[in-house]
Amino acid sequence: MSNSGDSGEKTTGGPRLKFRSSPTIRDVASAAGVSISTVSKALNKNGSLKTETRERIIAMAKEIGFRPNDLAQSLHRGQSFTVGLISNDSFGRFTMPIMEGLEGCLAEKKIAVFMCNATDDTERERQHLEQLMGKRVDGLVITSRRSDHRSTIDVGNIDLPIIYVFSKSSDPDGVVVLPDDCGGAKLGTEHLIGLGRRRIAHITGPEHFEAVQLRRDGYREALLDAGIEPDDKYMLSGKWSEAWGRQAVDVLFSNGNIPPDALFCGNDQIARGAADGLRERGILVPEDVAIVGFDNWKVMAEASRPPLTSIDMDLRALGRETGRRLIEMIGGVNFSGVYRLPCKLIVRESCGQINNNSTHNKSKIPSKGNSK
Amino acid sequence: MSNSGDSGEKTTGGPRLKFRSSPTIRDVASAAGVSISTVSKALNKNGSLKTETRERIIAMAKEIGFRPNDLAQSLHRGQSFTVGLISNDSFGRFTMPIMEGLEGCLAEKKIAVFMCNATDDTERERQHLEQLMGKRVDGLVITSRRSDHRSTIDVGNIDLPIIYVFSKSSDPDGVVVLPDDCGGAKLGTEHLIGLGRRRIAHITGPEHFEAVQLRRDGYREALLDAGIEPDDKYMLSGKWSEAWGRQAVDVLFSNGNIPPDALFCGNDQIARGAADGLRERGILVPEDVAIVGFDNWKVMAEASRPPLTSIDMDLRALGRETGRRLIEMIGGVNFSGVYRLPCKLIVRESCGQINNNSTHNKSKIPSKGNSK
DNA sequence: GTGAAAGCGCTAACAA
DNA sequence: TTGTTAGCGCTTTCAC
Repeated sequence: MSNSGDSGEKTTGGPRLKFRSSPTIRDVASAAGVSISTVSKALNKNGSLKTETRERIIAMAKEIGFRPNDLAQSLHRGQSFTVGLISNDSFGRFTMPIMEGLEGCLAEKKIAVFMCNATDDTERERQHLEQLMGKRVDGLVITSRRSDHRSTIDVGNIDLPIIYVFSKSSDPDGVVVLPDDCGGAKLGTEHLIGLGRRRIAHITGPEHFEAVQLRRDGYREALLDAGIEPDDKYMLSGKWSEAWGRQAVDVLFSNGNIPPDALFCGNDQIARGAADGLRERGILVPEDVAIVGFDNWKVMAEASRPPLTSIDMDLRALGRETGRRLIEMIGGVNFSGVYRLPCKLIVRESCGQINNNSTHNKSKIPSKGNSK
Repeated sequence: MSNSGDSGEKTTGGPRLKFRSSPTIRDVASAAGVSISTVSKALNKNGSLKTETRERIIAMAKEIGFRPNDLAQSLHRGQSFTVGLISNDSFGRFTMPIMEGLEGCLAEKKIAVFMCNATDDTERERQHLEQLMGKRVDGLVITSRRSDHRSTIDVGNIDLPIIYVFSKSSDPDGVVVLPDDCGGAKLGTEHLIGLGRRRIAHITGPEHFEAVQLRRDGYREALLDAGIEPDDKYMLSGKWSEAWGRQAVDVLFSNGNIPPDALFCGNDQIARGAADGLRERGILVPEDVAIVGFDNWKVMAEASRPPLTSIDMDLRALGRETGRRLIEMIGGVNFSGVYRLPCKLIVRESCGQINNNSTHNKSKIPSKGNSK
């Protein structure tokens, strides 16, 4: 394991010499003819050393290809510079940008992310947790698509920073980072109102999703703020699918009622289905009916005819925020409560505006929600 | 950091006692009144111990909440039980199932996966690599969406197992795991032929993708095997989009030529676009024209009207295979070359068969390709 | 300026 | 059956 002395090359004598394992600080020391602690000082730029010695050592270290062993450092420091990310739903469309944001943020601080997929299997989750604890992660991030509540992670009697992102927690002391569904819905509805639409219907997903309820709240708020009375006939909830979008259009546009002049949809799939349904009825989008979707799922929104104006939850920002908070928590700061981050409006063609992405940020500062 | 003696509780005296850091083996030893090595033996079930002692120690360890520190173990063993996954394209739709398969396979062997996103930024990639090497990962997996070649990863003079998955490598000694695009295309085309279709067109993506070329090869092979002469007029390449699918249908069905009775598409987006194009021309799918897609991207294939029969690259299997091979390589086995894994046919309604998913596995054994 | 030594938490060879 | 001891690779304090 250890490259005793100056050895370490493959005995096969191939063209490229390869080490079985990395050279250690001791290898550098003996190669430079100094003590181990001197090398340490030179490399960590802390002690006082003769410039010549320092440079010689650094050069030697580089030549040997020395790379400090983080495992040993961690052991000594009591910090591993790693965190675990547990996804309860398999790595889906939503988890992805979150992971990206998180990883990007943490990478800057030299923190690496262990990726664990539990897929709603409690036993696997426990095993993963076990492993992560063994690896002495400095923090934990839990995520899952189903915004509905999940069982709280139990890490025993260890004091470990945990953040739930895009996922609720029943732990009252837990830190939860979520998109501001209500604000996002309001943003979308206000956009439609601002364009002069008055009869705005809301086609959305299954009632039991908290996101569905929150988005409906935002939709209603926007209407009320504009002095428009919400009409229950204009609120339809069904599945998160294109088929439901088409079906809902059938309902809205076939009976004797006055048809809406705009649709605010619970997600982009519904919105796209609605767009298809309208086109097939000969109703023009956006001339006759404007549409706003939710999720800003690019491949859906852009493939739609016409391309969808949509609400973006900015999941990457969610991931970054999670990373930032986690870093602080690792540093000893204590948080708790639910943090809801603002959504953005991405304008495409389904509302008649072809402005280039004017992202209306509601506010830069994440609003601290009530701690449940 | 160390819980000297029996302490370790928070001094705040909250209801739940929490350790600042995990209890160590030394804590267990002193609590059980035995030596450290005895505890080690008891916990690792190797040495010979009086049953009573063993059980007492195990009980004590559990009570204290002791969990061995993998960092320390790794340091000693020279193995970290971690691997790094570097994605050069951000974690896309394709990377996700691969990650899942990989992680699932490795988790069984108690190996954790570090997730790194480089997004085609060479500098970030280098930093990630640096970090991973510092963490002494036992292996590396490189993936990227663009199947086109990428620069070889340089880990210096360290002998570290590396596998490229869903991504080519210019390293002649490299191990590469890929889907069998050619075989998959053949499978899809054969399916259409088997249903009696003879005039099968191929609408696919940009020429410069290797996958496009391979899939075309498979398509041609299948035709030739069935005694059908491939017709250049039936091979259209454009973008990977629905719009291109619709456009291609316009080309195929508007000029004076005999229209095809089946379409084999390069991906599901193209296929879906084609299905829409046909419907809008009043051409029935599958009665008049049958369609096979590629990727089996569920949300696309299922939302299509009708739902698409499609070729599944089984990316999860790719990930698992990568994991298995990596484990072997870490164990000292040497591989090299390109491994192509079989695709599956997923039957939906776009070909007129509503069988339940009959997955035609070409072969269970991954075919060893030529090592470039 | 530089080096010796102790220790992070664990394992394994050797003693008792 | 149990305990002692010497590391794994690094940091840090304290002598020299």
